[in-house]
Amino acid sequence: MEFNNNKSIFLQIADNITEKVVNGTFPPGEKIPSVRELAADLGVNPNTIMRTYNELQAMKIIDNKRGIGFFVNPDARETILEQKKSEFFDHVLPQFLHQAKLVGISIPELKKHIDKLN
Amino acid sequence: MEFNNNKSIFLQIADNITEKVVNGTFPPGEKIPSVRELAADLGVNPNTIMRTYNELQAMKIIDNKRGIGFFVNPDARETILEQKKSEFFDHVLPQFLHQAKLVGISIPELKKHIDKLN
Amino acid sequence: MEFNNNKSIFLQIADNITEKVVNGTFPPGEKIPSVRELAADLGVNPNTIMRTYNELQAMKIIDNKRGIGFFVNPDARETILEQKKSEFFDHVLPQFLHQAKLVGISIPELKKHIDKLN
Amino acid sequence: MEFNNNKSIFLQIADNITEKVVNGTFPPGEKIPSVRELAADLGVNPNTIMRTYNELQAMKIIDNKRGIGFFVNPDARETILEQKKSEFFDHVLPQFLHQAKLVGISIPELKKHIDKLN
DNA sequence: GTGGTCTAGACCACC
DNA sequence: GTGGTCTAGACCACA
Repeated sequence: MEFNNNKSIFLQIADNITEKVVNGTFPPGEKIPSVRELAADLGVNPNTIMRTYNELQAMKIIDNKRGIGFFVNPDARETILEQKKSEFFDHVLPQFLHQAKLVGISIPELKKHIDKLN
Repeated sequence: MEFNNNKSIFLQIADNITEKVVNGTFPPGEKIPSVRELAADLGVNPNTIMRTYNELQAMKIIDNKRGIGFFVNPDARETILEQKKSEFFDHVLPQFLHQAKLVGISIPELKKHIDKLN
Repeated sequence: MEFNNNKSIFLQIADNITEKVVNGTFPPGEKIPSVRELAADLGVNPNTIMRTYNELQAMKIIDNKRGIGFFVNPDARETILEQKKSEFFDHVLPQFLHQAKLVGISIPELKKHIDKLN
Repeated sequence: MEFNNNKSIFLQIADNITEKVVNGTFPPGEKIPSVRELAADLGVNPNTIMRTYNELQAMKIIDNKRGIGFFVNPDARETILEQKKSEFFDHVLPQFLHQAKLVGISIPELKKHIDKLN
């Protein structure tokens, strides 16, 4: 895994895990790698992984079983998609239209470009 | 003006100014507020405004007349639009479609939402 | 039995057993489940049960007959009640009233709530 | 400030701050000590304070102004009291009554003890 | 073995 | 000056 300098490592790892949850690499209920294991795997300090896992736990994407490890929350996939959906409609879409307008692209033009890219 | 904690203040102010240039609030050739004035206005440290102005100057959006102030570059509007346009098509649009897809929104649905917001 | 993540599992199991002793589910002198049996029952590591039993033994709530198993101490009920009583009056009650006060609940209100829950 | 070994330091510091918010030592909108400052004050590592502040920010008790510091959220007091109230009714009170019952204290007796301590 | 906390020290962007 | 992130390394309780 390669890291981008614009975003903190622990968040990039979190994104990577949520992606794996969404695409089924980490199925609901499954154990995810231990803190130390993943740290060694990614060549990163265990504290950084710990921070990632704390974040994901706060988002109810993973759960902790004491002394055993972290597990994908059964509802993780729904939680993630719902969260992304609301973000899309609340922020991404309006801001996208704002930018299109600023740049002087009309709605019909915009639709054409969308079709072209699909 | 309210600031978003996710982006540095000097960039948010820069965005605000470029937008005013594009929509005509700051016409080409016109003097823009002095560093100290704008700082007081926004309740922000003058250094922050200075950084904004330096950034805008590097982008050839404003020019500095020593001892007098900063002025909107005659070609600022074109410069900004060109830059924003290429950014829009190169990054914003593709990434927007990627997100829509991820969230499970079909193209027809997407178009409906776009119409609804206009 | 469901476990709370705020408290160590072996203590939660110990609480569960003392409660069963007090309410008569485990009468004095009776044999309690073997370590392996209870471990399987609760889906927990046998070491964890062992630790629970050690703890209870130290509190003189259960006794070990080597090679046979663990048995409820004849005086277990009294031991537990005495211990819980002093803890209740020394710590639980005062701290409970402190919290109620902090949250802004008056004594009469508090009594009403107590009645309501009974 | 002295630390108790039963609870993590960063949470004890967080409790200390919420207490100061509730009792008015840190009024709404006021700046709280900088990370380094408080760390030096308490003889604790800055990372530990950072963690405390992250926690409090997630609870909407403090806000961050970029490059300036952390400030008490205007609604912090209400947020804290509300949170404590719901915890009291959802967990503390029921569990308190459960313990009283287990120990064999009747409701009238309980009320007497409450009166005595006030 | 697992997570959880803490320290010491470094480096960075931003105000 | 402010917060924010990361590393290296240590120690602990718990399963």
